[in-house]
Amino acid sequence: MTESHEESRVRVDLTAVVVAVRAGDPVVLTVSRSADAPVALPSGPLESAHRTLQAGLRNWVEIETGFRLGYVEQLYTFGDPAPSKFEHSGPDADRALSIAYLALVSPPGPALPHQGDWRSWYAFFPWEDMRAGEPAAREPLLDRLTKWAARSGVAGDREVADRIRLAFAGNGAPWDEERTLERYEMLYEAGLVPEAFIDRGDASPAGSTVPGLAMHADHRRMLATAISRLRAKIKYRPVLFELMPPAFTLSELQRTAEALSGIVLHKQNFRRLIAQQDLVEETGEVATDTGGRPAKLMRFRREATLERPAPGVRLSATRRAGFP
Amino acid sequence: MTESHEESRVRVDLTAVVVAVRAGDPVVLTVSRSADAPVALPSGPLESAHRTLQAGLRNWVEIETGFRLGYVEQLYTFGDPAPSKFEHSGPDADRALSIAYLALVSPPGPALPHQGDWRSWYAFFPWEDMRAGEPAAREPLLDRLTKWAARSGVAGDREVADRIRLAFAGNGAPWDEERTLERYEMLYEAGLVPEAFIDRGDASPAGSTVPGLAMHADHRRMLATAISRLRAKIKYRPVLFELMPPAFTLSELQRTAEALSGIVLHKQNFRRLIAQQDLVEETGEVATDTGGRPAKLMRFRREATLERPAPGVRLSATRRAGFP
DNA sequence: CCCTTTATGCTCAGCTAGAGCATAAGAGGT
DNA sequence: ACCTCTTATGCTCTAGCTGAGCATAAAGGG
Repeated sequence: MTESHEESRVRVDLTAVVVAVRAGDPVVLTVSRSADAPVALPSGPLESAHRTLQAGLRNWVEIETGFRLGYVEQLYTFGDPAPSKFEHSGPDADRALSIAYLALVSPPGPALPHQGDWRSWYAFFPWEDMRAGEPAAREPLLDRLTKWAARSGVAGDREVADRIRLAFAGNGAPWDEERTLERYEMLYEAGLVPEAFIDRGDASPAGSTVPGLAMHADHRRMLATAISRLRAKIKYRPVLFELMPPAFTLSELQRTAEALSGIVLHKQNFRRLIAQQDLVEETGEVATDTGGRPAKLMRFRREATLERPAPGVRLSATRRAGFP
Repeated sequence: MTESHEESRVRVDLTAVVVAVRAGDPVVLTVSRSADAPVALPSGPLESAHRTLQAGLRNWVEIETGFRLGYVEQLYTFGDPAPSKFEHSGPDADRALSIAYLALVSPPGPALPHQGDWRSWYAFFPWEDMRAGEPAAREPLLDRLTKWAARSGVAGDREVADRIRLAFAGNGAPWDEERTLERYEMLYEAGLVPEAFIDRGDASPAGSTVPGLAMHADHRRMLATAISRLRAKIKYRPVLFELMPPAFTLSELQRTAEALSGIVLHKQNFRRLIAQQDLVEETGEVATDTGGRPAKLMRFRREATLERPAPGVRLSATRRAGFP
């Protein structure tokens, strides 16, 4: 076959979505390359000195933020060149792949990181936080998306409308917190996020986009990918504990689960699930700063991983009135 | 920071795990580059002419096998250089990334593909097929792994032994069909597959490896990744139907699920699940070549995807005697 | 001692999953 | 036509899990 006639060597970027939960808020580590540019995720090019991809990633995060990562997993490789960004300089003259990783760390102390900021991920996706009930952001989104679908008059627009309804819980459909990526991609496609205009080379028409901070390049898409993955994963793997300090109360554990999933959980049932699965054990001490009855402190039983097949933290939401 | 001083441009390979189910066997599309080399998965380098990664992948598969892909999803990006393979030519002088994709196609007609062979994936992973009960391959594997763990005397060998027991269903642990990748990686680490020796540059000591065909480079690892992903995914997304012809019987659907998961399912419960979820509808016709009572032909209701959140095909295994 | 707040225990009904019995409807042999 | 074998299809039963909510315990602050 016609091997290696147009074969290209490409630059590879390693990008990290570093997640922690701090005071009940899911936060992501960001850096600012320049004063008024949108924030970015820590990242850097793969270098020949990097033994493995993960090693390269850890290295860059440490350089850019001074932070040492623990749990790391690969998320996705993004490689489609921004369509017209470099149009003038030949067909994707500067194609680059980005390999995105998800990293989880326990609550960062105030000292670290040396550089970079922790920001609530809901600053970038306000509509993803359903913990206080309907976020103000959601309803308008559904509206604008629906209008877009109607206006664009795509073939199969009935199906597009259905997808929107399903993704954004319109018209009585249940909210599926795992569809974060799908929702972001719909907004992108509909041209409702600034990134869509930037990628097309247009200026962003004022007021046309929806609330939520933009990020550098396709970093917000990566964050959305990370959220989707994490929200799914806590249900079947005990990754939640990577985000906890060594000792914690069940309420803190629940608040962490709620922070990530963006929904409110039924307290008693949550405890029952945790207890049933032997995922934690009492340390013997209690936390007295609860504001009410003191809570027993727990620690993660790492051995649990070796006993049952796939322990995770299934989430049973609390339904709230007026939200069928 | 020290940007781009050692930054390297790398070659990127696109590799496809193309899966179909034919006559109750899960098959994967393979190519043979040379006569006596291990078979490989269709793949080729990313070229600058490729608009997107997926487009490049489709292109290569078509060139190498004449096959046009339908459903495609990204699996994983493998990038760690084989440790000592190129040691003589400097630190990873020829580093290459491979982006692996999973593709699903309906049963291939006899005409296609022009080149390449469909092979049962259990030829590469004999221990993964539990449909006929305990595969002969499994027990010896457990033995040799356990011995390896004891011999290697790793720190925490107790935990290693537990992991092995859990992954390979030793000592009464339940078989988890989704852990295909984990199992392969254990075998690799224990040096029980030829690939481990090849990567180290050693000759493979005769008779030291376990049954199961090897593949080119790290392609068997990619196949294992695909199997794991697919076995997990059929449970929560209706991907099973990507592998079915337009009309099929429920038994055929079940046989496909069994082929992929490698376990036997409870017939009546399987039908109940499918029926409950409205995933299929009758075409009105019947298949008479069943060998018994004719079966109603069904078709996939694509709309089902738009009605419920995440329809999939949960699998309820049939337990067999003597296998607690 | 009362009130507020959070932690923890426990109950109950509906639903789901795992198993297995029973019947239906073809084909092929006698 | 009848019997037998084979696969398809219907239905039942039970244990366990899930979603909800009531009730009690244990602190701190008036």
